[in-house]
Amino acid sequence: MEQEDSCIIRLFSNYCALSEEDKRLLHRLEESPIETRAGQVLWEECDKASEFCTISKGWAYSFRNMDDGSRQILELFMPGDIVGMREFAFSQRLTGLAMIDDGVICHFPHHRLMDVFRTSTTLTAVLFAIVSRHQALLTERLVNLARRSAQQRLAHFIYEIYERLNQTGAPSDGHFRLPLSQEQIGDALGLSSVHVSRTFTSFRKQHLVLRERHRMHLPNPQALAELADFDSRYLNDSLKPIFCDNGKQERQNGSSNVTTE
Amino acid sequence: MEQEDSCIIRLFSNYCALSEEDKRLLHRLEESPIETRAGQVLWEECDKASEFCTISKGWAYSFRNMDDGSRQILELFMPGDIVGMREFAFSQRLTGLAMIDDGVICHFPHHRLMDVFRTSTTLTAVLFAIVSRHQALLTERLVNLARRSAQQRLAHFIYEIYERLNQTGAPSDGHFRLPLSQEQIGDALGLSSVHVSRTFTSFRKQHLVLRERHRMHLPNPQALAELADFDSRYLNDSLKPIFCDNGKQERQNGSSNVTTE
DNA sequence: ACTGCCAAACAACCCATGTTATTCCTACAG
DNA sequence: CTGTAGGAATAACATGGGTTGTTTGGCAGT
Repeated sequence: MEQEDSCIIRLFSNYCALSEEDKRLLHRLEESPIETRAGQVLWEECDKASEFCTISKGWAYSFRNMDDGSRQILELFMPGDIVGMREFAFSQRLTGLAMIDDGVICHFPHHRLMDVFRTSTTLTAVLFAIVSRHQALLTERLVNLARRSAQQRLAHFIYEIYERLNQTGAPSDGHFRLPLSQEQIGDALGLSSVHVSRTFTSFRKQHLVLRERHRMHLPNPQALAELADFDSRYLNDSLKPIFCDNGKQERQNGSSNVTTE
Repeated sequence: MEQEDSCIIRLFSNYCALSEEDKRLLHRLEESPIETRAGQVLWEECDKASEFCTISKGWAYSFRNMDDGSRQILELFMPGDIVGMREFAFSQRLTGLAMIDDGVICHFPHHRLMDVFRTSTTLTAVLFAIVSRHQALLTERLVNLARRSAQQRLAHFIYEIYERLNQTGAPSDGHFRLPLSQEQIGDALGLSSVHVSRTFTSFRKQHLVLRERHRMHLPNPQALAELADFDSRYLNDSLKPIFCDNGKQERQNGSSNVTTE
């Protein structure tokens, strides 16, 4: 029970009770933290990929630069997220990674994951669950981009962030910080920044979203979710620790009574 | 060296040399094959999710029905693919699954995967690599939908299938079968079937794609790839068995000399 | 206080794609 | 041989969102 502040450990504990041994393994993924500055690019597409990293502090996003000069933002990462799984099977990065805020990140090499596989079935399963959930997020984003109008896309984007923040325990009565420019939001939603602005204006008139600089306020989150056709199953249903019941054979240290959810 | 015809074993062997024990484990994922008919829906959104399945024969696709009546096709599965990973952490299906062709599929429960985690680090790593590659496919599809014109989307879609088929060893001098209707293609690309038709017509005039019923012919695959801004790294770079060098501690059976690729 | 910079708002115009409807073709059942 | 149904091609029209350019307002550095 060393530094219980680790967000990775908190994240993993959501899925499953962890033994002390497991926690020690997880701590090894957070060695050598590095301070980063807002806007800093941690890696670019095509860079050599032999590491993951965990985000301890700050937000980040992954992106692809298109040859027509535009850019697609693929995922938003928040503290506790593990970044770079996509390239586990690859030798090059497929997407860039950049910091939004100042923050702190920790690198660890791919082979460190092999240690985890070898040592803890529980952690392996949780990792799988995390990747699975991550894929669910991506899928939802894909549907969002392919099938919905600009209003719905933006509503969905905002509401997803709102939900994710709520899940990590922030109180938030509809208020939160969204440290993205309209251009970045457009890059995430496949829209021009002009149209993002238009859409925000429209939301303001409808009293759905009030935005001032980076402060967001949702007077009526429910209505926003409906507009976006938001189905939160892909966010909320994911904390079922079914699989841990099967993996309890390796419980070597007694104190695994952290109730999950 | 039982039935060496198993497509799962072939798939896994692409990533890493497998011990006999590993192969035996994999075979257990292909027990109880079930014959399926073209068009058959194997599961719907919201169904209970406690199984994966592997596709032994035929093509399948996953989809989401939107409340406006439209439908988004998310992924195409071909023989050897494992389906349903997305819901490992969930209790419900997030997407439906339907067969395109007649085919054969095999179900196995989530907890069978725990056996794999417990028993074979190699297979665990390969599974991770497969999921990672799968995520790369999804990411690319996302970029495709968000940022490209209808022509580019269709070109990308066709060329991706062409490449995937080539990788599984079909000879294919630009000819292949694509058993999808224009409406299904539209559902996959976020386009109306009418516009898919328009775009095919345009491709025909440009001598880029000749389509007759379900037979496709690409007179100039290179040109198509360029139009689509196709970067094949996300398909081809994925067979680097780096991680196996670290996992060789469990090699209990001598005959692991299946050369990878 | 002055200057310069950048995010954001707004307007005018344009084009890619959606929508609807009609016709044609082929497969298939009787 | 005929009737029917689904896939595909094509045309006419509608519209959401992109593009470009201008204006505004806040903030940082001097």
